[in-house]
Amino acid sequence: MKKDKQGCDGKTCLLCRLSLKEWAPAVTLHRRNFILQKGETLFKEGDPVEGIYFIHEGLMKVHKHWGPEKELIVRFAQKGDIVGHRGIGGLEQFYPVSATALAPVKVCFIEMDFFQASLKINHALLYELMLFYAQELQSSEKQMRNLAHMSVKGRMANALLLLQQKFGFNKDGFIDIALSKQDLASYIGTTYETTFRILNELIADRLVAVSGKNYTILNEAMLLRLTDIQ
Amino acid sequence: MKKDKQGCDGKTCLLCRLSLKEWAPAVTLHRRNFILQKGETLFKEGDPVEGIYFIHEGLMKVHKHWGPEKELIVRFAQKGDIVGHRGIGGLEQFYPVSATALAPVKVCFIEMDFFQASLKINHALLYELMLFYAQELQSSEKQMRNLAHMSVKGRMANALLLLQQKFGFNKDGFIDIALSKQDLASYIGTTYETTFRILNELIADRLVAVSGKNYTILNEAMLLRLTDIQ
DNA sequence: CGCTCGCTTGATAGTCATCAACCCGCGTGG
DNA sequence: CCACGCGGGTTGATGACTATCAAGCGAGCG
Repeated sequence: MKKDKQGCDGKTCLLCRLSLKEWAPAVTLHRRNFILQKGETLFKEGDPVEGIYFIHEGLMKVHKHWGPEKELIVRFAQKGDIVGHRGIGGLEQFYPVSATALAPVKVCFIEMDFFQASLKINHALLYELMLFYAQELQSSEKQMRNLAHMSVKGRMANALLLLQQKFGFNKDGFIDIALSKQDLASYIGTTYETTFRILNELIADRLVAVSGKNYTILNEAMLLRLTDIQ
Repeated sequence: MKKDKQGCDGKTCLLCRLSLKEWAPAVTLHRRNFILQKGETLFKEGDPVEGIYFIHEGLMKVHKHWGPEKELIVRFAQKGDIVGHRGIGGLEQFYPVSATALAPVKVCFIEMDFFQASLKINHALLYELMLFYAQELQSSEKQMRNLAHMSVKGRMANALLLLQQKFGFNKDGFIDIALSKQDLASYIGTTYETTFRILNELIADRLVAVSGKNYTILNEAMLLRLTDIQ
């Protein structure tokens, strides 16, 4: 994790956008900018909470571990997204998740004390954060139900649709996120091998196409049907 | 759903506790108090959002459906808890979950417009709500991981421990919540029959005891070990 | 040339959902 | 009073799904 000399553009992240004018110099003081390489971790599950991060560039996964080998990717975070907000409010001061870069990342870091102080003062910021939590909670609970009741194939269909919605397309028409099969598996909540097999079925049925770490949806309607009740 | 003449005690619910003094008369105007019988539903998944509810008394389940027969209980709500807050912030104005009374319930209802207006004005209220969301999100994501990676036995052990923590004990030493096996199954995210079998295993191993709809933990340490990584 | 590593495939076993049967107590009607 | 049927609780049998293990394959590299 290196320092980023260039720093924040003042437009991307929530804190900068919603920062009070008179508060801005203080923000500048308390902010630290970092660059992460692919694979580097911003914080790990169980680490003591130090602050909150705003992503300016790149892609991260937010994941929970289960033993040394297994994990569940809870969410992907890209430009403009918040990471580390799960550290707020819990009685324990430990991150309940890890955050790892999937592509080179630029983040700005705000000490938790200062951020909390901002929240106390900046009503608009607090309101936005509350809304953000509300949305996160909705998608999290939807995902819970899917994990409980949906088959792997359904969850994979769902995952691909969500990824397309969140990341859109790159110039080749693929979903604009490069994702290893292992990470896809962790996002779906299954194993590498199962992911592989089910993905092959979807390819055989001409519902999706895959090229390396890139995915594209060929038949959205059929994929959507896979996410229906059996 | 009948009207409740008695109404709110002004101490239990978040809104009353944190209400600004000058705002209190307005709260009284916009509040409606209701009584629900066991089995009655406060709102259903997909209903248009009308407002937010605070529970004064009783017990509710908050659940997501999957087809006509299956559901996942996302959370239990009791005295002092909020229900319907998932309606905030989503772009759609529909409840993403249902809320059903498991025991006779007294709630107070606040129109969403008025509640949102309160949030805009009442900073302490907004902050508490944000913290509440943050905690909900943490437990929700933990539950996600458990659903993805933990066995039914582990999830059942976890569920019983959580219930004990949340509801404490009644005078007979049982966990102070009466829960049908079907509801327990829906909370764990499995079927009725499986719940039954696994529960019997736990009973045979002298880890828990069951009497009708009541449960008690006999060997907390062993139960805790079941929630560990395999 | 041989090695390793990641990708791919096959075989197997464990977990769990599903369906069906059974038991038993209770209410009901003969 | 008894036979009957009904429904909820319980158990058994089966099969689907999926994790796991292990082996094969091929490309890149020392």
